Amino acid sequence: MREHGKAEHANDPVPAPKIIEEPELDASLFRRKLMTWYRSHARELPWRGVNDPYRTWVSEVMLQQTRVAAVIEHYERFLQRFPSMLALALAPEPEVLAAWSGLGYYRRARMLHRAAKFVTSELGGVLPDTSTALRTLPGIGEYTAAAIASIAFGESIAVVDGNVERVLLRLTGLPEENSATARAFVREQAAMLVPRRRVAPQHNAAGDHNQAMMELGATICLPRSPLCLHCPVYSMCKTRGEHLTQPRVVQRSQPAAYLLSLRKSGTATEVLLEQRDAKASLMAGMYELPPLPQDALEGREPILRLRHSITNTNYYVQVFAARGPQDRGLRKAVPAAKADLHWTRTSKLNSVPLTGLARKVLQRLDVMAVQPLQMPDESIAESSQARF
DNA sequence: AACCCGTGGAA
DNA sequence: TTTCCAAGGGT
Repeated sequence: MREHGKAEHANDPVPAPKIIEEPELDASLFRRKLMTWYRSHARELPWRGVNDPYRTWVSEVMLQQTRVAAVIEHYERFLQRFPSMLALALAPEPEVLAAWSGLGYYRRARMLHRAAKFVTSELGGVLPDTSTALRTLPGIGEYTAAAIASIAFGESIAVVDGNVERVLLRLTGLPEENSATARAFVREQAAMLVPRRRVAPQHNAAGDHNQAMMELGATICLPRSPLCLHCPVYSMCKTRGEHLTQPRVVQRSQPAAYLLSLRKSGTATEVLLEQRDAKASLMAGMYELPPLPQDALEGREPILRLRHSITNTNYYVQVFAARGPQDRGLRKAVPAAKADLHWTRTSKLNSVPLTGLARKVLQRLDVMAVQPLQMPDESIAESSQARF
């Protein structure tokens, strides 16, 4: 079970799950209320109403543990770069990672790529159309299989993500609990609510219902301060927005420092990057600015400070510039092996698998242009030449 | 089953 | 400043 909830309840004892003796949810009434609300309140999202299962798949993988706003920033650009299953399958992995840069959980991109290659070579390039078959592909777990099967293919199967779980726990009054039985209960409730079959061939009831459940959790039944007065199923809800939650992991803070070193190569500008170890657990093989030890920083002023969070750690990052050939001090302080350091043309940074932090720093310092989304009519987007 | 994997907006 | 946690999956 994902962790989310209310701090004020974090230390309360979690009572044992009680057997539900109360009358069950009226599934039919619930569905009607939910869908009436959804039809007038659904957000317009780039992956809504698409007919291409490949696109649905990409959106669902991007959305795993990732906010809608973050996905919106990458979805269209990723699909412009890899418009089809085949295009993705034929691409080199670093290109895929480069397009994924900033989204995090880079294993998702690697698995998506691997699955695309498998579907292309073994399944004739056709994505399986059942949740059971989808489930066997790398990067497609229980949630994603059900999401693609219901949304893209109309299969009657319920999704259970963090939103659906929270909605159902509040609706039924079951406390958040990290146990197989609690999870099974939630899955049961979700399955009970999903429409059994298509009303009409064109109308995807299960897919719409699943998206409506998630939409309700994402926009009304919020983790903190739920908007119960706007909830379409308020009258059917046991808790009206309160439910016990599990304690959270404590956050940590840590300083970090990186080197920005630029040089000219003819008319081009190059930036010094370091490739992370291929066996690193975190962002293996990706590129970042060379990290600097804290003791190399005395008496120097950073050209940029920012916060960067990774899992449970807030990094307070400082970036230091090596200005010109005379400043060898900082360069000498880089502990990396020479083999891991690479002078990279700033004009090519968009196809380098940068870590999210490296990308953020390089863009903020105008070393790397923020690539504009190419519009259908536009002949050629402005070149991404850096200003240095 | 418990743990690991990224990120950043919002409060 | 620190905390919270998002359309999870793999091991």
